[in-house]
Amino acid sequence: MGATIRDVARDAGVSVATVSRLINRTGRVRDDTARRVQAAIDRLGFRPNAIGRTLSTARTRTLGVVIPSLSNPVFAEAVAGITTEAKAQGYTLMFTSTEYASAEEQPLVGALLDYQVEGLILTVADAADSPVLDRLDHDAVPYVLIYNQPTERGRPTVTVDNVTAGREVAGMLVDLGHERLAMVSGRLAASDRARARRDGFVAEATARGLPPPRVLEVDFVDLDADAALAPLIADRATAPTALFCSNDLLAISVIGALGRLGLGVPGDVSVIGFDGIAVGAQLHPTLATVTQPSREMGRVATTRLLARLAGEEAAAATLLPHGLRLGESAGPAAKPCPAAPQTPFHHNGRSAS
Amino acid sequence: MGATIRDVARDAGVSVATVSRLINRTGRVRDDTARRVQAAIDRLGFRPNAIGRTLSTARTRTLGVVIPSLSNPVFAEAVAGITTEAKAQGYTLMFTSTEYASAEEQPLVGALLDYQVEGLILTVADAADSPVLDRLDHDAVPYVLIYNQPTERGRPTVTVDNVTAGREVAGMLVDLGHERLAMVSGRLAASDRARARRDGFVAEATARGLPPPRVLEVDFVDLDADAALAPLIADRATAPTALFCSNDLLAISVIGALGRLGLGVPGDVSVIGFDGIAVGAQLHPTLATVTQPSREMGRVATTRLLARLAGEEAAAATLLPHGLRLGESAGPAAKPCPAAPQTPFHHNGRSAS
DNA sequence: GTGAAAGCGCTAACAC
DNA sequence: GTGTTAGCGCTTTCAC
Repeated sequence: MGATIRDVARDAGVSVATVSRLINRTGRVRDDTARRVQAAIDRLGFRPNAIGRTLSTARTRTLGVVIPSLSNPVFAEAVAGITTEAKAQGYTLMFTSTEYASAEEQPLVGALLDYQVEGLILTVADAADSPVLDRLDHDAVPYVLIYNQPTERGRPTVTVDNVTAGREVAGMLVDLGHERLAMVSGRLAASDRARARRDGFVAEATARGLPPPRVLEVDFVDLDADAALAPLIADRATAPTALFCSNDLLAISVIGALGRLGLGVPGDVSVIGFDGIAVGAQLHPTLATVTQPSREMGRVATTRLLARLAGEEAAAATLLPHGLRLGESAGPAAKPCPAAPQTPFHHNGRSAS
Repeated sequence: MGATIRDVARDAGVSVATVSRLINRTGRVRDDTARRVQAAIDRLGFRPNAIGRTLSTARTRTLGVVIPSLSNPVFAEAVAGITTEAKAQGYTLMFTSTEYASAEEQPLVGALLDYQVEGLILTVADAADSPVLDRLDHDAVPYVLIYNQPTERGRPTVTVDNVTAGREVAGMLVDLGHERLAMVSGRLAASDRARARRDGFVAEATARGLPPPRVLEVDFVDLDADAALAPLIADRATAPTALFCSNDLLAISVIGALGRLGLGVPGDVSVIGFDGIAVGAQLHPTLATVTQPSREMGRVATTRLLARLAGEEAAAATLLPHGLRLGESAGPAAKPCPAAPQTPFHHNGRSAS
């Protein structure tokens, strides 16, 4: 299809080395030679073949990205941030997704490595117990995680403080007068961050003197929310009055299911999600949620990875600030204290971690 | 980092040709030789370098993807479909986005071509007038568009029938008793599909005897919907009773703005979007919209591109069926005929195109 | 069935 | 300043 560096050299009557020097600005080229070469380049529409270049430089200037799914806006937004930053730094992305099948992580990463990506940005099921990360560590392949929990082994990750955020959610709900809390989560085995959110949530609830909240684990992909929730709320007298969902997409499904099951939100039950996807603010009731700076997380992860490639050392975990967005889907508990309306609740959600 | 084919050959005491034959299943290798080579491969953890392979085969098995933005779920969903299908066919994706800057299309595509992607899937601002597509055509680079309008030059695209869909929206609103229609669209110059939707909408409205609907063009990125809409609805007596928005994200913004401006949806004004992003069904009121099979569009585009790479010819445009989802955000016109409530409206939206 | 060697497009010594 | 040449990791004739 395209012309090669040899074609250009021939056309300009110089050697390939001169052409190479010109296009890479490595080494001096006389002015009139440069003009002749440039003319040949333009005439032939020559663009250097990045593959050929890679083979001799051993540098691809590509990054690999592996996330669970682009259908979840929280990941799409992070990838948007990665894209922006990578582009700005002259890197190109190779992208793929596991569709929440953690067994896919290994082969997909392998495929990207075959293409010699210089580093990877990924979200895995469980950063602390991950064959694919073991292999990356072993092979000294640079990578940065996003969303994943910090690990004892100090794996590099860019995320928010999920435990503290979970605690804040529980605290907020207790402050609103709720006494029967529960959590609805995707498969905990497939999400270290969901576990962290639960841990914080349960810890704070019990610290506030409540019994340990029930945790309902559901299959996030192809979820029948109605069927999953029915048992939880069967007995209205003991049903939770507040539900913490491990992510916004799940929270939205839950609110829909509750409606179909005859429960109003937040009238009968408060619901709060996690992620802060943009659309949550447009729902009615607006979705109460813990916000993560997803786009920024993608940007920062890219910056960190590139710094790493440049030889810089960096801390294991970069914790970005989360926020608590008190949407209409979470409100005061109705039953317990009808005579004591809460004062307007203010919480900026800035954790101190 | 990794072992090369030469390392394997040396370790197994054979030539690189034999190793190559084994890993590619091209040519026969004696059983015991194969075992020895396989053992060496396993011992060294050898994985063929795709870059080296590319250089000699002139095939990368990579596809390039360029879309406006991953922040818009309609594109994220399409890319999810592309990812799935490409993966299934053994192709890897190189991804980038323009963030709605059409001037970026050319350089970004150029960067992907430098990496020798075998073909491209993209959404451009205007398929009929596109420097980047001119160049791809000229260089005979295989590509398939998604979302873009079919062109006279027969550029390959996978989309829905935007004109017919636009007509159906107008027809539906007229059937609901609306007489003052308007459209709110992103920059028409930056979206051939928005123009098509408008054309159908305006044509049908006038065909039904209405004056040509006003078309309000807004800046989709960083939009101040309140300010943009205020003039349109300043005079309640002449303000439109139904608003067709060129995409769902815009429709959601518009509904929010209308609320802040004191207009209820659909009580005071009906709003209908375009795209069918998943979250629309969760809004309150649920979003009336024209649905596109985005994920499927991504899948089909990938299939078509791969067929093209395999040498198959194909029709220029693949039109996938759209649907009309009559959400709560669009309802009967309140004012004109208070005495003639519409019968429940049924419309399956399957166009006959 | 196996090996030797050329070559894919480029960069980087190394000469001149 | 410029040219020659040896690779980078792989596939693929062509011999044997």
